[in-house]
Amino acid sequence: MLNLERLRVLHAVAVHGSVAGAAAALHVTPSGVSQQLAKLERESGHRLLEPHGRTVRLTHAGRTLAGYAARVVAEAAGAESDLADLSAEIIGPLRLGGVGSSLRALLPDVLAELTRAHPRLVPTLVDGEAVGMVPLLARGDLDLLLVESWANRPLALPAGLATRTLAVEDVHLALGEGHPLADRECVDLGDLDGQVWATCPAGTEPYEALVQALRAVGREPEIRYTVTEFATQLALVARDLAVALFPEMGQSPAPPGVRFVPVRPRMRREVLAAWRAPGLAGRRPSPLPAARDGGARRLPRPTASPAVRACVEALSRVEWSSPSAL
Amino acid sequence: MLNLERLRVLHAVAVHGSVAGAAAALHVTPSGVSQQLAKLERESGHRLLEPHGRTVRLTHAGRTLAGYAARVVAEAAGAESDLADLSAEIIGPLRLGGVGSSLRALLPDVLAELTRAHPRLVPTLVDGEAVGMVPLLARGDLDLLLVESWANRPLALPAGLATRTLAVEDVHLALGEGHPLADRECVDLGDLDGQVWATCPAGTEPYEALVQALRAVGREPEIRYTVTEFATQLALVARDLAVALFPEMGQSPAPPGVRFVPVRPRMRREVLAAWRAPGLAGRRPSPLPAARDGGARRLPRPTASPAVRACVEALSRVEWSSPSAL
DNA sequence: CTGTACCCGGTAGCTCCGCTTCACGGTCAC
DNA sequence: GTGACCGTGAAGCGGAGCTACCGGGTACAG
Repeated sequence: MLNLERLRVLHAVAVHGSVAGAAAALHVTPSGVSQQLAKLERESGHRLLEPHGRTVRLTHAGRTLAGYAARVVAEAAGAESDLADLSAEIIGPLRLGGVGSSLRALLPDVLAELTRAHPRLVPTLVDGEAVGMVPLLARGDLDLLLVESWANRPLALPAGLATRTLAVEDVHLALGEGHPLADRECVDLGDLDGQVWATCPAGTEPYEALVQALRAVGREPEIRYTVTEFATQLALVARDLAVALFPEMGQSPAPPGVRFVPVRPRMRREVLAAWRAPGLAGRRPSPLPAARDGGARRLPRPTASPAVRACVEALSRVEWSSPSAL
Repeated sequence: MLNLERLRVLHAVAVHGSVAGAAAALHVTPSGVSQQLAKLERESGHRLLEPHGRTVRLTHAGRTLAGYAARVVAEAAGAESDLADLSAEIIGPLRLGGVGSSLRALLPDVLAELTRAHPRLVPTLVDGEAVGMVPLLARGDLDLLLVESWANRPLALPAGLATRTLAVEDVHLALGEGHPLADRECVDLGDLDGQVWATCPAGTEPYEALVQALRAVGREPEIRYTVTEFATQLALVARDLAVALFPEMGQSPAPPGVRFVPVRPRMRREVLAAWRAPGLAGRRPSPLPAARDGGARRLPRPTASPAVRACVEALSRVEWSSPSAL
């Protein structure tokens, strides 16, 4: 394995054109540089320098290696620059997770705005189901998670996570235009016996919320279609193959032939942002300071990263509050 | 300045997810890894790890830095890979120089072929005049140089350079179609008194070759137009503003209205590839071995790089020998 | 041609860095 | 509860890397 420090020495020689110049730049003696280069030659198995007058020049192998060295040094300089700005600037990786339809309605605009304002921010995104994503967030594999929580079945989050409500919206019943209930102003859930339902896969929040809402009025939904994509569900509804529950964020774009009707009792869905709250981490608030904070010269405990805070702020600013939710 | 070795430690922790795993991968004890990370935290000024159960996870600063570390390690691995293949494969930078029209006729095809066959070869190209480029080659700022040498004025190259002839071609006189000599089968240089000449800038090979060729028959050319681009010279010739000497490589594409006529005495031009010949370097073949070869454990003296040899071979294969030169 | 200044490479010696060993507190699983 | 595992810290040792110095060689001025 190559010694990375020695690559820095080689790069200095390539830049300054001489051992003496490199030594001056690195604040060491020429002898030290020469020794490092000799070792680099031995461990790389190639001559890197050849005498040229009273100075040296790089061989082909030396130039090849110096090219890598230049990139390594540039990476190191970039890292230092990022570290210097890390406390103040919005920088570095931001690992986002999303669940369900909240992704499409909220994230693209916010990510566009964030990356425009903070070019050194590197967001990544994974979507999935709440049951799988929440543990990822708690374990530290995600920085920020967008989840949905249905009012009749509030999402349970483990301790140590902070949340903010990004949107509250009504849930409507989607019907085909030819459906007998399509012209109602409002539909009672109790009137929905015998309907065929489409919803998201079993285990997801919309599925469980649908089942619980109907059981609350003494009905058991006949769920015949479970598909992840709202667009597919709407296509089924448009052909009168099923009815479905839709939060407002999922209603556009809708294909022709679909009607959305409020339901009674009123159903609401929230979209939440969740992240680890450093202050409350751990099962119990341990009375002793954590081990890594013991030493006097230790650095302070990390707080929520500026990147997470900035993203939550940007998401909050979107104000996707349903007009009918007022 | 960040310690590059410590970045490798951080990367190992990021990959293996624990101090113990990183320690095993690096073949050191967990304590050693922990100490290196603590130093990295101190010198970076940020917490990089935080406790998480009985293991650790990276903070935002840690992930940011680990991203750089991953790239640094990847560069180092790439460098090692290139070094391992350097003796056998065509790899690394190839700094080409070109003089005059030889560039356009020969290089593009050869470079396309070379980079297709050897994707890890990184050619660069600079063009200029022989008077400036030859010292660059001798000094080691170029690996390979394409130069032209006119038979009546052979190019003088310093010792230590090897050459290969890539093409030999006749030089013709370019005339406008309406020129009185345009219908001749052959033009005697001695008949060209009083002509207005276009050629390359003073000091270049074509300029000096023109002057010497005419002086050899007792004439002094009236050079009124000196422009670098052959296309511009041809445009002047096409409008009967001047006559010019053109090697065959410079004759296409020619604008309408230009005739090319052989000259007497016959003029020839060669295109040469020149590179440093390691065996003959230095002014005199020094009787003692060079200083850098002294040590017994020293590596062998570098020979011409495979990249240079491959490029010379590819250039030789082009076989741009003039049909009329046979 | 000669003297001088400079550059590179090698050697001896010293300093400091980094690793290992050992020990301890905390966490998780049985 | 208890044992296994993880991460961290202190002490000590070995080696890596630096400096100081010297010698060989080159470029440049006179």
